Amino acid sequence: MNEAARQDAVFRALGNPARRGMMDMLRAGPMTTGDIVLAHPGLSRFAVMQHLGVLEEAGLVVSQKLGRVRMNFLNVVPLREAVRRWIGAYEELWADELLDLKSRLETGPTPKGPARGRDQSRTAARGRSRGVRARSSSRG
Amino acid sequence: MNEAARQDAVFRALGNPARRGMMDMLRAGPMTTGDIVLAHPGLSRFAVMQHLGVLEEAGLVVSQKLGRVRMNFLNVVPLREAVRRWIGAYEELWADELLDLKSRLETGPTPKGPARGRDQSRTAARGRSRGVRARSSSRG
DNA sequence: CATTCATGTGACAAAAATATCACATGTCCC
DNA sequence: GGGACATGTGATATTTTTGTCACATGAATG
Repeated sequence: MNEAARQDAVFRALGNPARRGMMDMLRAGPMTTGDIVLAHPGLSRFAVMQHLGVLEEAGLVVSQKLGRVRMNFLNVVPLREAVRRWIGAYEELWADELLDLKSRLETGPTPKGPARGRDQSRTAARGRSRGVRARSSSRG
Repeated sequence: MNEAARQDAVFRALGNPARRGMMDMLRAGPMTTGDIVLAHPGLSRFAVMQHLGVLEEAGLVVSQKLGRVRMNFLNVVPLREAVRRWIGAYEELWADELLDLKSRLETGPTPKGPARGRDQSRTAARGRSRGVRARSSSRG
């Protein structure tokens, strides 16, 4: 599995709340599949196993058969890689952007002629805003 | 939307590669919906709009109707919050664990009696391993 | 003003994800 | 050795997600 596919698998795996919950549990220490099943009374054991399979396919969980039980270990490396290679790309944005963003928030976006080209759009990037209820204004 | 629901929405939104790609594009600057549609020749405009809807529902994108176009802005705040509240919980794990992990990797896990209880399992947590092909050993 | 452009929406279709189960294998323990 | 225990697997069902489209509204432009 190459890096792009691995990263895709990681993000897909993280997209399900039950799987995130299992990773949370495994963060505290390895667990047998049966223990994880017991900890999820809302899911059948088959569903749990399937979710663990997804996590394992993504490399986020490593398992080892020990007698008749299977022990599941959390593997934080792919998670770290995914965070670093993708989410980390946004870190330079929010380091100083949020400070700048706060001041721009009050003035609102500058919508003059934004459709005239990409360069102009980049100027309008200063209007990137968290609090502006943009959609409500379009419906108002 | 409360924090848990927001976080769930963020991770679900990130689970689709097309949506991650759109966020990547918006990182460089705001784009009209039409521009995003053109940048995704493999998707219909309806699909693009639907994906943007998911991103907007998760708070990762903020849009503003400007005349007959809609301008989409990246909003990094929910992403940062999700990373910090969830993924950040793993940072203390991989800071020193990886150094420790490297030395443990050669000795392999210590599978003696891991099913006897959670305390024992915590001991076996030392065997948490990235490189061990645990599944292949169970089939061998 | 008429036409073009850009997007919106509800309905529907297809694909993917999630969940369940009958039957099965292998290990543990009394 | 037999029964209990733990998990595995292929098949199937259900739900959710992703994708498409006919029809529509509103803004821009010549």
